[in-house]
Amino acid sequence: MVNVAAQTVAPLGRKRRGEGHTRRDEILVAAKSLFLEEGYGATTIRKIADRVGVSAPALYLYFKDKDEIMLALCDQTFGRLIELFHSIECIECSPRDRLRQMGEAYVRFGLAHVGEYRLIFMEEQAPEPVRHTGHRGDISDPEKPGIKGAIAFAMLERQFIELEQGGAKLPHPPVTCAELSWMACHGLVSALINEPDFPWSDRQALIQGMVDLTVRGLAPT
Amino acid sequence: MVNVAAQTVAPLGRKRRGEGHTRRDEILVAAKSLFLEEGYGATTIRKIADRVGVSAPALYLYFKDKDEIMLALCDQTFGRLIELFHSIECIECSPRDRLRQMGEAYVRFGLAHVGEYRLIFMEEQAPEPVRHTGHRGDISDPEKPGIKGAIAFAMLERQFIELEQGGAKLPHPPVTCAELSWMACHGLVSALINEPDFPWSDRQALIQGMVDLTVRGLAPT
DNA sequence: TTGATCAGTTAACGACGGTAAGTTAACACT
DNA sequence: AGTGTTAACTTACCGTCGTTAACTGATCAA
Repeated sequence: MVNVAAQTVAPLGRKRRGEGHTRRDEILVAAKSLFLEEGYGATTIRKIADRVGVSAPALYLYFKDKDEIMLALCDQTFGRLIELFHSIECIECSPRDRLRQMGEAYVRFGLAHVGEYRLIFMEEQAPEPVRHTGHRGDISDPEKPGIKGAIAFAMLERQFIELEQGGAKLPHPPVTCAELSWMACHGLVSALINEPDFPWSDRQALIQGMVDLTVRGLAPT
Repeated sequence: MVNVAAQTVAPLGRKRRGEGHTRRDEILVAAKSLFLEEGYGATTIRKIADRVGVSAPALYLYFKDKDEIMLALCDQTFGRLIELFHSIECIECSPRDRLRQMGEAYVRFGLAHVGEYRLIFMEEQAPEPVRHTGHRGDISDPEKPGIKGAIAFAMLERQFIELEQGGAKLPHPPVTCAELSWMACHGLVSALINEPDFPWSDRQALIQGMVDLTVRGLAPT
């Protein structure tokens, strides 16, 4: 005997009318877990569909193509990074300390979400969230797909702006400082991700070293 | 009338006996040009074969699989980077100046060889040259496929060692300094490659800024 | 009860990396 | 000159990929 309640609760079987959006979420969960297990390239539409328990074409009822699935995952991840940055922005301390905390948070975030990080920042053919806007300042609609990356970057840049307004003498314009610090931390994260078996120096030392490098070099006292 | 000489000179048509290796080179040339034009993912065995003027399976006479073609291109490219580094090592100047030149050379090299750079450093599924050795020091056979990356890294590290031997006070062990400087420059290159349409600051300023950042921060006077 | 429509399905397309088996051209040797 | 060997290459095919077209069945308002 099957559980009758399964028709309304379990993710198996056909959705009731008007509940298709819950299938969409199931697809995202399945796609994300496959990423973390097998990486981007090995995650196929058919595997995602299998895990959800539907046929492959069913995914196209909820997403235009494979990239749109990825883009939705990117936005989820960026959303969490934005929350993280926001919590740091709210801390009562100097912009320099906030910068330090943001740098460390960024690196640890990347290393804690390898699948998503690779998806967003390291994949040639992946949808590239920031690029979609065409110009950096277009963050008017925070829910527009692909916009959250630009928002996170702007939060980093703001720290340099505040530093400059506080009288600090930056070696470059704030936006350039933000780019350089982001790039340096990104280099650390992507290297550790791409070559996990390489005998790197102590990971903690590398993180501290990179944050020190950028803060001392870009936000001098 | 066809030119009779074409039978022995032109790359078209079947190779003479014993001249198959020239076909191998033609395949590498075609594969490389397709990379630069279309990127890694879009370069297929069939496209390479078309450009060479043979059928797709013919490539498997010279390479075990697609990855082996890529690995051969990696080594070609690393070979040129090693030459570049070697020429800098021979310059009569301070280790700090050599470090600066190596950093700038590395970035410009990456930006000038986008296809190969992505292939070597930014592809999940690509053969990863450094990883093959298992440990950093195994550079005993410079012609072993996949070893050249480790050699180039060792050349960078050597500058920090010389600096320390010259009495400089490094913020980390030389190997850690080498890793951090490489990672920072890699972050710059990979960001510019992955987001070519993003409105970055002036490229020249970013390069100089990143090299300054690493040299001042990791090789202090 | 009907009919519209949502939520799926099956079947198929063209392209992919790769393999098996057959064919043709070039050379060594008698 | 003729012949056998084999390097060099082709055709045909396999299973899988992302994606589309066309169809089916469940659900719910009227």
